[in-house]
Amino acid sequence: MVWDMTTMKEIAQQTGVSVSTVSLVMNHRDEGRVKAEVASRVRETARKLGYKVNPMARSLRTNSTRILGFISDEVATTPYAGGMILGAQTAASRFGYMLITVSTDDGMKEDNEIDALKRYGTDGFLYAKMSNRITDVPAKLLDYPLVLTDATDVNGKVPSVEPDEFSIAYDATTYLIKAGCKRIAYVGCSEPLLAQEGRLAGYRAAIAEAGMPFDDKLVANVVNNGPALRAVSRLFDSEHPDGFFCFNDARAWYVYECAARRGLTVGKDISVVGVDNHRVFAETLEPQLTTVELPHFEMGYWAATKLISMIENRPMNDIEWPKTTAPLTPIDAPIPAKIHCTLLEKGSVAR
Amino acid sequence: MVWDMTTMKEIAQQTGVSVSTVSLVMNHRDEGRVKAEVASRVRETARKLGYKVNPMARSLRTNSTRILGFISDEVATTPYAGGMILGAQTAASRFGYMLITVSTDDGMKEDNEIDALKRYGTDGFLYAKMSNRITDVPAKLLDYPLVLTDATDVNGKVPSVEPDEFSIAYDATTYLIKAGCKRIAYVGCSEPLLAQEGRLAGYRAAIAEAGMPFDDKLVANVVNNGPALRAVSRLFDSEHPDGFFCFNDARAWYVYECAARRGLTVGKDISVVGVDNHRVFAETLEPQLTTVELPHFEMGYWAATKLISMIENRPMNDIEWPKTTAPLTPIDAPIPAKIHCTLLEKGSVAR
DNA sequence: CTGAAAGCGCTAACAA
DNA sequence: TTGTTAGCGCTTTCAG
Repeated sequence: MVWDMTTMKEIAQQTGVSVSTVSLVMNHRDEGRVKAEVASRVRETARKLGYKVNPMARSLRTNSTRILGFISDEVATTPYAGGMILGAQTAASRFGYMLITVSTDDGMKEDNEIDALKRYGTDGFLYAKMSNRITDVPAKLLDYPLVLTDATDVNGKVPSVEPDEFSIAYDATTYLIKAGCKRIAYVGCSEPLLAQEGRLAGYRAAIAEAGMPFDDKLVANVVNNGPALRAVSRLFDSEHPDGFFCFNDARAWYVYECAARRGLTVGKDISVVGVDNHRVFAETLEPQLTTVELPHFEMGYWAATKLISMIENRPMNDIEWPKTTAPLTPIDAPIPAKIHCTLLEKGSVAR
Repeated sequence: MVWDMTTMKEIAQQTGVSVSTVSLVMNHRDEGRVKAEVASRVRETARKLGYKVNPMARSLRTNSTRILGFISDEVATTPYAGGMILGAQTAASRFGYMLITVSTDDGMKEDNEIDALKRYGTDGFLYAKMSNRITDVPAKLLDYPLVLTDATDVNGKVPSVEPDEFSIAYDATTYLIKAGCKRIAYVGCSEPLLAQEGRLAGYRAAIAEAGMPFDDKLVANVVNNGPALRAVSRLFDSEHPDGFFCFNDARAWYVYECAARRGLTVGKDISVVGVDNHRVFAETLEPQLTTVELPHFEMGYWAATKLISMIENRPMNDIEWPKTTAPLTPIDAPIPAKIHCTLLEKGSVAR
């Protein structure tokens, strides 16, 4: 600590009271225990001296540091982590907490990092994945307050915050229908992600609700690279869709590539709604692509808020929803849907 | 703290020595002060009991927490922060430090966050930008050990770690030349970024070294969206380049789009080397695009290492370079160049 | 070589 | 209503 902080002792001396009195006042536990006049004198000197509590010293007594541990994989390999971290940090900061972020992508051994975090007195953990997966939570975490973020506990015990995948696709598809599309393709992901299930269901529901037939020839679940591009090419040539729901940026790119090769213009000849962070498209395109943004910020925010409510053992009722992060770029209005984010309270955890 | 850690007291009791002796041993300050036999007995019980020092308690005495503060903007809006955070965390963890990450993009007031970090006893700061800019460092940071990451101090006083932009473009261009390209375009950025200067210089140097004339009609500095796309279109039609150096993913996308519209295939009819994280292209394309990856991980790693060396006041000589994060996807070999990263030691800082 | 004692800044039980 | 005391886990003189 380079900077010298003023201590309670100093306040006590300046005010002519004891340290315990100062402690009571600074912790707002003075109601009916310290004379109001004394209390306000204490507060005044504290203000004058710019007193800030020393969390380290406090934690030595209270076993509570107001530090949250944020554990995630892939922070370096996906662009999503940032939003989640920012959301979590925003909530943390709002309640006077700090976030220690550790990621386990590299050589970092997860258990070691967890141990280190525990040594630093972390009050609870956020365990994040970069896309919703059934997750086997590390045992080392289970005896702490814990919230999963964009992940689902394999045992359904640990509370989690997840995106509402169904609504994402439902809203996007409805948007395409309202735009007048008649043959709407679903360009999805053939890996077994939770998002894939939910979104395909949302797509089907929207189609059905509009009285349109479901045609599985319009569904192309692909992985990547050449095979994906060829699958989307076939979709273009045999089905001639006029609307595309795309699982993410990468899938949307196949559609763009195929359209360009056929002299079709997105936003004129075909319509595309893509899910995701739309970073590349936001920078490259005229606003032709309608995007549903995944609520990473919100998930982080809510997960942290939930975690704090567990740590402090108090309800979250009065906590308002944060304003959503603004889209990077103006988007072809109207935006397909409000961004949903489901907060699942599946149970609580041993303390 | 939920978990009960074993304390020095317990070790002392079990071993039948005093706490001070244990402290001496656990801190490797026992040389010539504690009998070797006793020391090893202490170490043995410590091992048996799984002793880990309590950093909070220690910091109360030592004023050193082994916590590093990582401050950056835009963690949520760029995909780069993750790599830098991971690099910094990897280095930190290697030396027994922890990273507290705060980002200042949202409503977070930077000075408040810095104060909070200081209260938590942060030993020093990493101040990061998401692309190298001349940076006016917050005054609140100047009395602490401090390293800039992907940023340059406006006063040239604060040490910084930056990417070697010149070499990036030099290597990429040389790669295109060796591949047989005769008319190599530079698709750059018209915003005044440090990267732009350095890379254009690297491009020119490579061109010159190959005895090729520099033709500024081959240089297209663009911003984004429609105007950018049209500028690249003009470049295609009037200059017919056969090789492209692209400032980043977004610029590379314009080249792809234009190529597709003209029936040209990247990797066959034209060659492209793009700088950046190539996340989208890695997932979407066959390996046609050669990529120079920006050393975000390395910058984070080195900046943290440098910072620790400042905090502990010891040289960095014996510290080896980390293995670079693996590319997401196999890349058209040979990779254009090793990734350079310059470590600038511009001076030291008041403690 | 080793241990007793003091104290880092704070909180909490208890006396006064 | 307030102060005294003890102690969180650790480091650091200072005696022995």
